[in-house]
Amino acid sequence: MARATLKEVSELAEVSVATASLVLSGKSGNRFTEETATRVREAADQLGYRANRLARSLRSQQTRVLGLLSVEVLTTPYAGDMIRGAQLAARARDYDLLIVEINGTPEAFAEGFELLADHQADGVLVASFFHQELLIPKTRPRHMVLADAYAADHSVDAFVPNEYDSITQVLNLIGEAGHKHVGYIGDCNDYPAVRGREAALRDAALRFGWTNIEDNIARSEDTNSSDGYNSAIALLTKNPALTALVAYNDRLAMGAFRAAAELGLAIPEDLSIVGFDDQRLISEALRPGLTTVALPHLEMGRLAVEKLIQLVESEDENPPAEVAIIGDLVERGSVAPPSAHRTSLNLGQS
Amino acid sequence: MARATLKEVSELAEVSVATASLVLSGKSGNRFTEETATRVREAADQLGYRANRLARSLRSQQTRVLGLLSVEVLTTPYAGDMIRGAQLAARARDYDLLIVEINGTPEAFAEGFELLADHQADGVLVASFFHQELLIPKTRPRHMVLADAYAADHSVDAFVPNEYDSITQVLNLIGEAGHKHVGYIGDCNDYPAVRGREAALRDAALRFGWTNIEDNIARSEDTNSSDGYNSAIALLTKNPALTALVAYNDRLAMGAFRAAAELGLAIPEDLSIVGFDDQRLISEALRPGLTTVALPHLEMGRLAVEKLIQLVESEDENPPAEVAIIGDLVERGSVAPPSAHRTSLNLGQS
DNA sequence: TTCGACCGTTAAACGATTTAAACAATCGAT
DNA sequence: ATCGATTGTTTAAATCGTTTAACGGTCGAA
Repeated sequence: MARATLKEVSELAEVSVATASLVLSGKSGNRFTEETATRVREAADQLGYRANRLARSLRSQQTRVLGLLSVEVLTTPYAGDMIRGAQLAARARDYDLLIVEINGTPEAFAEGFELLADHQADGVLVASFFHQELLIPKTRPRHMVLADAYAADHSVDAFVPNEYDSITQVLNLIGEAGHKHVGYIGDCNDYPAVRGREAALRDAALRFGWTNIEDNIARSEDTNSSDGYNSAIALLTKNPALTALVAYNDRLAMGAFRAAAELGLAIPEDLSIVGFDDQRLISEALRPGLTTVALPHLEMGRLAVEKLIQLVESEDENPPAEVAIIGDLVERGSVAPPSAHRTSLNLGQS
Repeated sequence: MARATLKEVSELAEVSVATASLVLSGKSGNRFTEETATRVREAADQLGYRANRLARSLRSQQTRVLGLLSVEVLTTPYAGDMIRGAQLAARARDYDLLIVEINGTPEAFAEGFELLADHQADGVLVASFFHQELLIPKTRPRHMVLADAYAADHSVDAFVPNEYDSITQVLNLIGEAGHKHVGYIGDCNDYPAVRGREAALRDAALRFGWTNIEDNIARSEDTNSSDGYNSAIALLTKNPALTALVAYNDRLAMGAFRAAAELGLAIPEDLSIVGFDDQRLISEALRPGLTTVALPHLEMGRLAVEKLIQLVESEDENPPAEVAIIGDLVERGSVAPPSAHRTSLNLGQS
C-alpha cells in the first residue's frame, strides 16, 4: 500500500539513492552507463515508483503548486470556465492548483494568502466572479496575477474582458441590420463592465445614428429577469418606436423576452434583442435563441495561469500589464432587420 | 520576504528548535516554564512564524490535504455548491482541498488518483456532476468517498440525492392541490435519477388516483428546454384534460412554460407545472416562479468531506454505506388547484 | 547517596536533490 | 615499471524545515 521510496528503488537496482535520483530525474547527461540507467529504471517501474512531492518540494524549494484564490467563482454558476481554463493551463505545464474560496473582504484575502504561503505555493492566481476592481493587501504573494479583475493600483498583471469591443459586436449586428431606434437595458451600478458597455453603446449610437440614445436607457439596481422585464416595459411604453433592445446581460434580456411576449411583439420580427454573457441556461433555452456575447472566462483563466507560470519561472521581467480579452459573438436568432410596419403594440395589459 | 523558520524562532528565543516546536505545537504538556513558552511565542509572533507545511507533512506523514477529484463538476454550472460544501467542511476542520478536474474515463481516474497520491493527499473525494454509477478502478486511494455518485460495487461510502423522497415533495403538492390528470415530462436515459423519480411518480399516481399515468408520460433523449417544449406539446395535445405537468428537471419545465404560453394556458390557473433541480437562473426567472426541488449539493459535499475526515482520522470503522439525502422543496407559484373549466386550449398553431 | 520531578536538548527521522568527492580504469610520459 | 593526469562512473553527505522519542542535567526531598 505504502508507495515505494527512492531508497527502495536504489536498493533493488543495487545503486545508491543519488544514482537513482540522478537517473530518474533525467538530468544526468550521460553520466551513467546505459546498463546502470536501465537497471534503475526497471527497478522504478517494477515498484511503481513515484516521487514524493513533499520531499521533492521541500528540498528544491518549489512545489509546482499554484494557489487559486477564488473570489466566489466556485459559488456562482457564472465563471466556472475560468477555473477550467486555469486547470488546463496548469496541467499542461505540470502544475497543480490548490483552490481556496473566499469572499472579497481584505481579511479573507490575507487569510487566503497566508494559507497558500503555508503550502509554499509557487504563485497565486486571484480569480473574481465578475469584472471588478480589487483592493489587494500590501502583504501579498511574490508572484501573482488576476483574472476577471484588476488591482486598484494597477500593480498586478491582470486579465479582464474587453467590455467595449465585446459588446460592440452585438451593437454592430443591430446597427448593420438597420435599426435606428434602439433601447438599452442597463445596470445602475458603477462597475467596469457597466462603464465599458455603455461607452460602446454611445459610440455605436453615434456611428449608426441611433436616435436619442440617452432617452432610451433604463437602468436597474439588480439585474434579474424581472428587472429586465420592468425596464423593457418602461422603455417600450415610453418609446413605442423602438425596434431593438440591447441588454446589459442575458438575465435582463430574458425579462425583455417576456415583456415582448406580453406586448405582443414577435422576436425578432417586431423586436430584436441582444444579451451579454452567454449564460447557456438562458441563451440556449429562449425561443428564438438569444444572440449574445460569451465572456472569455476560459481564456482569462488560461492566460492568467500561463502568465503566472512565466513569472514564477522568471522568464518574464516586464512590468505588470492589464490584458483585455474580447469575448465571442454567439449568434442565435434574436436579431433581424426592423420591420417596416409593426404588427401590433397593445400596451393595455399589465 | 522569505518566511521565518523554526530555527530562526528558536534562535531569537534562545532555545532549541525542539523546544520551539513543542511549545508552538501545544503538545508540550507542561514540560516548559511559562516563561520559556512565552519567550518562544513572542519570538514566533515577532517573526510572523508560520510552519512550513511541506516539512511538517513530510515528517508527520499527514498533509491535511484532501484530494477532490471533480468529474466535470467544475465545468458545469450545476453542482458548484457541492464543491463549496466540501470546502466549508474541510476548512472547518483545518483541511485544504486539492482539486483536480477530470472526465469520467477510467484512465482519467487512474491519473487523478496518482496525482493526488503524489501530493500525499490524506483522502480523496470523488464528486460527480450528476447522480450516476461510477466504476472506480481497483487501485484507489486508501481513504475515499463519493458525492453525487455511488460505486458500481458499492464498496465506497457515498452521498447521493434521495430522488424518490425529493420529487415526492412536489408530487404531493400536485396531488394535494387536487389534480387528477397529471403528465410527466421525462428523460429516456437509464440513470438513477430517472429511475428514482419515475418510481416516485408511479407511487404518487397510485396514492392520489391519477388517471392513466403511463399514457401521460413523454420522454426525450436530451433534456433541453426545447425537449420540454416538445414533450409538453405532445402530452397536452394527446390529452387536453391534463391540468398539471411534472418535469424531470427545470430545463424541461422551462420548455413546458413556453408550450403553455403557446397553447394559451395560464400558469398556474390553467396548468400547474413543477420542476426539479432548482436551477435558479431558470426557476427564479420564469413567471410565475417555478416550484421545484433543490438538489442537496451543498449537503452532499459537506457530508462527504466530514465522512472522509472521519475515515482519515480513523474514527470510523463502519463498512461503506450509501446515504441518500433529501432536497429542499422550493415553492414559488407554479402550482394551484385545477380550475373547474379551462379558459381555452387552441391546438391549431405551430 | 539516590530517587523523582522538572525543564530542556540531542539526534534521528521523513524522502527527496545536489555538490563535492571518491573510486576505477586508461593512458601517455618519464 | 611507475607515476600523475585524465576521464568516466558512482557515492557520501549535506540540505530543505519540521516532529518526536530518547536522553540528560539540576535540585530538593527521602
